[in-house]
Amino acid sequence: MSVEERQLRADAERNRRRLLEAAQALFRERGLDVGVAEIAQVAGVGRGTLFRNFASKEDLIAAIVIERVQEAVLRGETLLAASDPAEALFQFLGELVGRQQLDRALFEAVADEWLVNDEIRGAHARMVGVMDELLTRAQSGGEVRDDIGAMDVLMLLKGTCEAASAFAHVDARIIDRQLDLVRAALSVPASARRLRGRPPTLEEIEGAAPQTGARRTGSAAERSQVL
Amino acid sequence: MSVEERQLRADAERNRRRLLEAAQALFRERGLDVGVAEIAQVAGVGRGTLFRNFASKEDLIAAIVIERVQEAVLRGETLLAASDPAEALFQFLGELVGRQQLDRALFEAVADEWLVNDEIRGAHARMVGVMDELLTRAQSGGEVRDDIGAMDVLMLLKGTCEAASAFAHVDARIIDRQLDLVRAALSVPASARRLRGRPPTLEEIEGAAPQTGARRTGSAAERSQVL
DNA sequence: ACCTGAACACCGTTCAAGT
DNA sequence: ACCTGAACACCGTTCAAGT
Repeated sequence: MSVEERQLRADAERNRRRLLEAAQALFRERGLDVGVAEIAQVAGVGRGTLFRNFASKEDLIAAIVIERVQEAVLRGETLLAASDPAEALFQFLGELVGRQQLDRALFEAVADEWLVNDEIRGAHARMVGVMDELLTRAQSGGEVRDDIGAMDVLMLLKGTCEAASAFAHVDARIIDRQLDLVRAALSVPASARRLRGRPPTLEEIEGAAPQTGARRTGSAAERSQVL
Repeated sequence: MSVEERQLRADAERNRRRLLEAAQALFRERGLDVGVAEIAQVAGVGRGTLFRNFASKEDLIAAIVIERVQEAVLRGETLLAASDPAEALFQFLGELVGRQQLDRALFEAVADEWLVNDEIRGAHARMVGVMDELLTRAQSGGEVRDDIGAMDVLMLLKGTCEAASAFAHVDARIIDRQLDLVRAALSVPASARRLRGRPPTLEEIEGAAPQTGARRTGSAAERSQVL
């Protein structure tokens, strides 16, 4: 009886994982506008099962985001043991940009006002906590200016993520350049060094814009921004 | 006859402006999820009239965004005549953040992948063009490092906009601080100066997060972000 | 020419019926 | 307990009828 019960729960748990993985793959491919019907279909369950496991489509998205943020926290904890504290910090920041790129649609959803909950905030707080530890170590090492905090870094990194979204498919080195700029902003004035590469031109941006007329796929790779 | 024709067109034009203004006000108040039905109602026209003037809700949003960006371009052209080129540049950047805050929902919509068209790209290109002129003047003045371009600046500014969205209602000075950080990144290494204020703490962020349980209004002021 | 609102299409969510 | 898909609700968009 209790065995049957556990088996049923195992089934439910399997459905939950299937839904998470189907949603994840579909969101990466085509952005957040894939419908719940398709997610359920790819996961091989009925629509209702999706809503039994996740109260809403937002909740499904939130569950995936929390998994991703938690992975970043673990990575940060590993880097806390690295020998060069400044390198560890900037390694972490670089990887963070990479993670944001991989699941861009998801993180955009969370940045929008319509998706915030306590679990996400908790995961986010842990991530900022690890970043703050990495930052403090780097500041103790003397290479990073001591009048900044983890939130300053986080905000700067936002710009890097935007750069990555806009240009990564034109020239991936633009991300390194932007990370250099962040590093220049964070370094103690005396140690500032010149940036790698050259500034992207407006033509490169416009050229990289999605082609007009063609049916828009809604791919996360096709983005632009006004500001 | 042609007079009648012009009068009818004048009516149509008036409806168009009413729709733009109604949409603008509603979007500022409650974000982009206000329905077209309500916009049409507030504008005092039928739903169909909205779609006669704008091919879609996206087009309506785009039309407002273009007006806003064009205003920024005009402001930039005025600042090109200022006496202190570095001050003019950073004044422009600060105001740009302010504009983004005022119509945050609109610009977020454009940053999302689902709203891009040639007109917006054109307006954006003009804005980057003016920024580039301001930057070049500041670089000639010697205060701004010469290995960066307008796009670098734009990307850094993204982070400032995020900071403003997250913290402006807690402590507006955080925006000045973030602008200082941008200025530090852009200044020639020797002239870098210490930032104003202090880093925001994690507690301030969490405390500023939307209250749980309360019905979310969808207000643009209630935001958080994971990265 | 332009305006209107009923009707349609689409998609997130619910729930009665099934196992 | 859990699963399912038909039915519902909501909102962007269309279009036949009106002026």
